[in-house]
Amino acid sequence: MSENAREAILEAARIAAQHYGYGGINFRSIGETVGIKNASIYYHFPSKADLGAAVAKRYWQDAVKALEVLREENPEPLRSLQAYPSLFRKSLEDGNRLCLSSFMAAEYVDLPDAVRSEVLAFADINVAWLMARLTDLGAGSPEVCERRARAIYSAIAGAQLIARTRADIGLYDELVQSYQDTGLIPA
Amino acid sequence: MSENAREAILEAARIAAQHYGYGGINFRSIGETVGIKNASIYYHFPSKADLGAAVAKRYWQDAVKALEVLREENPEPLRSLQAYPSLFRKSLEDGNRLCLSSFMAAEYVDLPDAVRSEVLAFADINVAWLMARLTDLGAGSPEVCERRARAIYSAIAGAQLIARTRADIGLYDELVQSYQDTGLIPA
DNA sequence: ACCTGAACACCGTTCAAGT
DNA sequence: ACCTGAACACCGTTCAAGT
Repeated sequence: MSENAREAILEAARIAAQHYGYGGINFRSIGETVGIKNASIYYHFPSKADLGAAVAKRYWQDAVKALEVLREENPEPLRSLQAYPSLFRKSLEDGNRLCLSSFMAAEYVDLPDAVRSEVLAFADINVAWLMARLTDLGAGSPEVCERRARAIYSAIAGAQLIARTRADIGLYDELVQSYQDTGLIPA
Repeated sequence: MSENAREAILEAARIAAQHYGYGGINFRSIGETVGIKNASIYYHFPSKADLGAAVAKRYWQDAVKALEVLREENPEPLRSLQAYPSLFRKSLEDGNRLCLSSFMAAEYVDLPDAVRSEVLAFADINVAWLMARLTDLGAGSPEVCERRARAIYSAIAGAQLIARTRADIGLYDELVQSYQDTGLIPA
């Protein structure tokens, strides 16, 4: 039961964070969902900051796995790069949600340090993955590939942010298509 | 005095919102800044939603003026498009702040309707301006120019978001440069 | 017309106390 | 080991009351 309560708290916090950001993590409603009192959460997580950091950490660890799968399914570097935006599309499909990291990037100044470093880790692993694919593609020197990887990542994050405000997945697809048409994303 | 109090509230709320988002608008600390009790704010604004909407509305109205100035200073369409990212750079320069609209785009689901429509208005006026410049440049049909305008806007918003999490203006400049190198932003 | 004090239900957090 | 009740200082909001 003890490990289950911890997991249940983490899961409830993840859902809240993905819908409302770090500020949306509410100890009393999490307690209700899990079936314990809000004070009991402090037995499992010493503070909201720790709970938030645990959520963000698991989030980027899951992203690492998803990126590995994406690469295995698309061994061709060009195809894997073309498939990359589909990862961020999923959040929009699933309840018009924002990538947790973009969410927390917006809340950045308010964020406890422990949460902040996990948010940065998410960006890091995405850029590293994109850089590796671009290198496989022979897109240039390590410096060139890293610059390009960062540009793709930030443009995709922006597309997701803007498309969400219109609750319009079609807009996201259009933006990604434009990125490909103009050559930002190799096509 | 009455009009001054309203203005002072609006100004204090703007600063709070630009630093911490809509959620960062705090009636008690605004009251302290202005020199009145928090309950008195309700005499000027019927709710936090109305205050937030007023802040967001003024924000995009100011953006309209800034875009007009940018165009007057850069009558050449290509040059005005190249100068466009400097507007979003200013927020980063000035206290590593995020464009208010991106901030509120992240908080989107939590936002009262009145605030939401002002956030959308900001994106609209930016896209309209970009589209007009692209049209002046002869970048293609209205549809093509609008698509491209949206892509530029979302990519810039993303660059600002990502650069802010590193508190690194150099990263913003690098991202913008990449957008220009790859051809997303005409150069 | 403009402001205040006191109250409301809500938050994260603490802590002594229960089993 | 795990959970609870009660309290704390904080929030937006309301409202009767002041000038």
